[in-house]
Amino acid sequence: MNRSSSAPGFLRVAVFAPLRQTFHYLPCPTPWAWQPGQRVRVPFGKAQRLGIVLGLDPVPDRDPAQLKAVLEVLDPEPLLPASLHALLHFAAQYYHHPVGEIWATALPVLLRKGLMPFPPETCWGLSDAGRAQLQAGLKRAPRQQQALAFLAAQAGSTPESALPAAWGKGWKSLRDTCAAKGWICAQAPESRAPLQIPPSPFALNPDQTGAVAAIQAAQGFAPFLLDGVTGSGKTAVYLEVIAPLLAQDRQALVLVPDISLTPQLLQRFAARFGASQVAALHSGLTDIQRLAIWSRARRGELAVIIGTRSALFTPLARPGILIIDEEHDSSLKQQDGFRYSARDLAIVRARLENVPVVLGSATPSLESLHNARQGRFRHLILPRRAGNASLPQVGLIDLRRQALQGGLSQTLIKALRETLARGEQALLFINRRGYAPAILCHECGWVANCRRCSAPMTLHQGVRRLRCHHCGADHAIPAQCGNPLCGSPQLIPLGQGTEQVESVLRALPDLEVPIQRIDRDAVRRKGELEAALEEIQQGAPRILVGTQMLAKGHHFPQVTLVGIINADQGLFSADFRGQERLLAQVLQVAGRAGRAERPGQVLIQTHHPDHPLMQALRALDYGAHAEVLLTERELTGLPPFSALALLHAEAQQPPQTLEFLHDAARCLHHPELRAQGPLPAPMERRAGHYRAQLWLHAPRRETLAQALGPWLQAIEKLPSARRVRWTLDVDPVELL
DNA sequence: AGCACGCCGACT
DNA sequence: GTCGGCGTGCTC
Repeated sequence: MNRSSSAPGFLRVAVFAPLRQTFHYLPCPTPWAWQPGQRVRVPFGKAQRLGIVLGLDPVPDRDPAQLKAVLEVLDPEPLLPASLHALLHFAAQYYHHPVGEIWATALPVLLRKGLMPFPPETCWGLSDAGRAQLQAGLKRAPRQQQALAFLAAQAGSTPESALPAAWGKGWKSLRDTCAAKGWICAQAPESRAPLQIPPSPFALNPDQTGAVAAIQAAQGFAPFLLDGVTGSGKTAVYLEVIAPLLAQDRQALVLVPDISLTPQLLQRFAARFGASQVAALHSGLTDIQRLAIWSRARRGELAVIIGTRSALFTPLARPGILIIDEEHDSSLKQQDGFRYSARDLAIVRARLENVPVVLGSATPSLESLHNARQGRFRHLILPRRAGNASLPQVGLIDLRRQALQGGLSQTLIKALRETLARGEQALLFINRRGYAPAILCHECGWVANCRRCSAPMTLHQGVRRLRCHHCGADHAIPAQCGNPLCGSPQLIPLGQGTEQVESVLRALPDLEVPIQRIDRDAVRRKGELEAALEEIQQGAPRILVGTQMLAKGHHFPQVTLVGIINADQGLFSADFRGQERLLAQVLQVAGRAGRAERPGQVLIQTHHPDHPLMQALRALDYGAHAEVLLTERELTGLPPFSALALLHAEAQQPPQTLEFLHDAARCLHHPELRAQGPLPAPMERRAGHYRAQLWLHAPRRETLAQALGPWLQAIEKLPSARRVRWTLDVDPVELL
């Protein structure tokens, strides 16, 4: 049907630009059956941009004579299924972010930038003969050798449009030669045959079996909170829930917070379902590889897709289930640009796809616990560790009036020695990298602060530098106090970081085991973390000193002692989520202890052993303290008992942010919305910019989402808005 | 976000 | 007399 000649309407396009509006274009020059979800190249101001056709409107919002025409249509069909159109539409409304940018972030980079025509196009892969030939080597034909090696490295089907760049001139004849010899084959976009999955090789315990049965019984959309202590075997539950779906040719999408734990998870899925059925979208992939996985998922050729936050937008031909592992983790919330929560959007997507969604965690977010209590989520509990592993013993070390050695108490050092003497491994957790979080003048108390941030600089002893962890500033260590009236040369480190703990341990007599530091400084390059983890798996006695990095999801069977060096940070945090975060973090680290046969021990150093949170940690009781925190939130009217959004502003001068936020507060007229502030941001100055924010409270998330729209329109017109950089964060998790 | 236009200071 | 500062406005 030639729809352009009969002028059925005007194309509504979401241009890839940070603008909260759509634009109309004439549907020339191609006669086309226009469908929402196709990419188009359009004239935009002086330049050209890509955008997405959102729909066809009979009447444009301005004089049709002023409209420009679409320059090019890039795709023969919509890129995403209708469910994802609806999801992105919802996200635009809920987060009040420009639709064009939302689409841009949802698409693989190569499609976002228009560097790749959209599949279905021919994809090439190695045949068995090609693999054999590559093994044997092609000494007389180096180009063919290189060509085969490239496809092998791409692992999977490589779109033909990637070949010119990879193979260079004459790629066509190279392709035809290799194809003629049967070394490479064009992979037909066919659906895979339903898989026959062997029964589970591991016996599940009754808790796990119950959880699997509950999830499998779900018909269509059903949200579950899988609340299982560390080591309770949540992954095994995921595997068994997915297995029968694959036999029905359906697909599973698994989101994890951090790339560092994808390899381990990928291995387990690949071992269960076959490597060719499972793909992980991790940071080590090239853009071409990502696009290949995306296309294969879209065509239904992959059974399981594992990925981080952005993988939520992977199209699935036949979705069967969505799984969000470590659902409490804040990295599921994007912290810049389009600030979405992959966990919250996953629930929306599951509803749109009409499939079950499982949120798994040992330390569920208060939001999810609340949803479970309200009956919105089905609460599945795994209270015991799987296999023979038992939960670790937890002890609190009262630091008050104790002599400390670089932050370590004698009790902890003694336990460390005993652990190593038994031939076991120990893990010390301290969530600060560097040697010390500040340096201080011993004479007058002056602290070396960052010039551009309201924060002290961190001492890095190894490289002998002072660094700001907020803006990246890097200076030599001053020789003397910066106070002009003092100038004393006596500058002393204040507090502890991983580097200091490492050096204190090295200085201990008769402690002849390797000490391995794991933080962003120690394992800077790609693969270094994996290499370190590999070595740890070997099992020889050693001490691991590390930050967050060490805590997430890793399995260290030989670690029997976990020491938390300073649990008090966050106890009296200004952030209302401080306690929830501290509780989750310490319990996640504690969960690394004794995951195999040998029992584990956790020692927590604190100056506040009587604090209820410390008592909860000692009892390893997340649930009870989470209830306490929930009650507090209810009394204070904070999320999840209300909805929160944050208007954040940054400018060169403090008055500019305040003027803007005051103006913004004045524009607010909604009866159910309450503005609080302007308040200085937790870090008042960062990278030379002054920062302040306005908090917006509403009784319900729906009210908030709905009221924010007109308010933002008013804000965008404010003259003061132009003098600041402002962002809106709906459901903020980090308060910036 | 880009990219124009536009009106005021220190320079060849 | 111009080069260029960034305030203001627009992008179908």
